[in-house]
Amino acid sequence: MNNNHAPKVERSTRQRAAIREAIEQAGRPLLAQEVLELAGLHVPRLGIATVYRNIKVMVEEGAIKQVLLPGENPRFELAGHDHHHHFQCNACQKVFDIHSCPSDLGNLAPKGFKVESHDLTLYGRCKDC
Amino acid sequence: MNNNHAPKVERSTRQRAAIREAIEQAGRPLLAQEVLELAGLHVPRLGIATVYRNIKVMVEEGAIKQVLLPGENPRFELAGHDHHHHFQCNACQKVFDIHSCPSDLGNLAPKGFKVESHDLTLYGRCKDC
DNA sequence: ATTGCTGCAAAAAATTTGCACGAAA
DNA sequence: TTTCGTGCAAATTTTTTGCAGCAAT
Repeated sequence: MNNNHAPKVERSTRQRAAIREAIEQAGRPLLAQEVLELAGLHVPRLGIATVYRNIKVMVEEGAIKQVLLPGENPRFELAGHDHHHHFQCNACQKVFDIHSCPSDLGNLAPKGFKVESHDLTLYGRCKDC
Repeated sequence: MNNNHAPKVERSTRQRAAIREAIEQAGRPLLAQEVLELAGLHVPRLGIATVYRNIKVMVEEGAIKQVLLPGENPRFELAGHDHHHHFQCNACQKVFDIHSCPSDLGNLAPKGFKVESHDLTLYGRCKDC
């Protein structure tokens, strides 16, 4: 018998390219809404559902990474950066990467708790505000 | 003329008491849904809208504090704890307070960025999992 | 010619709000 | 009795899903 389930091949569409480029060129994590606005400049009638569907595929591929900040909707940035954290400006709300990391976090938790990972967000004024 | 706008007085209702007690007795930050379930044990037909409305009032009074973790719905805990952080268990998803804090975070941000505050979440196994 | 991809609208999930009635003061 | 608080349902907001037609292969 032939179990040749053709491995699903991705097609290259204008919307997919525009969405990828928006995220690539932003240089900072973008909200789905921001991706729509930026990619929409190049693809009239681009729908938010298409943005979400493509973002999901790109996350699964490992091309982009979801950036979750406390109380914020998810943002998305290019993967490939190594372990890092984020800074959110209290004035413009934009989020920037921080490429350093405090080290001694494993011993902050009480006895019996095992720390496996961590997540740090800094807040303040970005260099433009 | 008399500008005596009577300062709005809060009434004490069964639902308000039950909601306050649920949060007081939990000992850890609770989701709105968890507050509903716990307080609902003492107040049949308690509605989720009442939970949200009372939570909002209690936050404005300063009685409780909103706890926001990345990618999670808001939780609520008693105020009065001083600056602290949180630990979320990767197994049971529950959130616990961490009463220690790394110090040297002010200099992690790039030049031109001023750090005013921070938010840290640790992940791992809680002592029961 | 297939069949994945898209736009649009409807569905979900979490939270907020409008309204009429019940209850605290 | 006055008016705040509650329950219920409808509205919002963000994200997901169903579906018919378009387009990439």
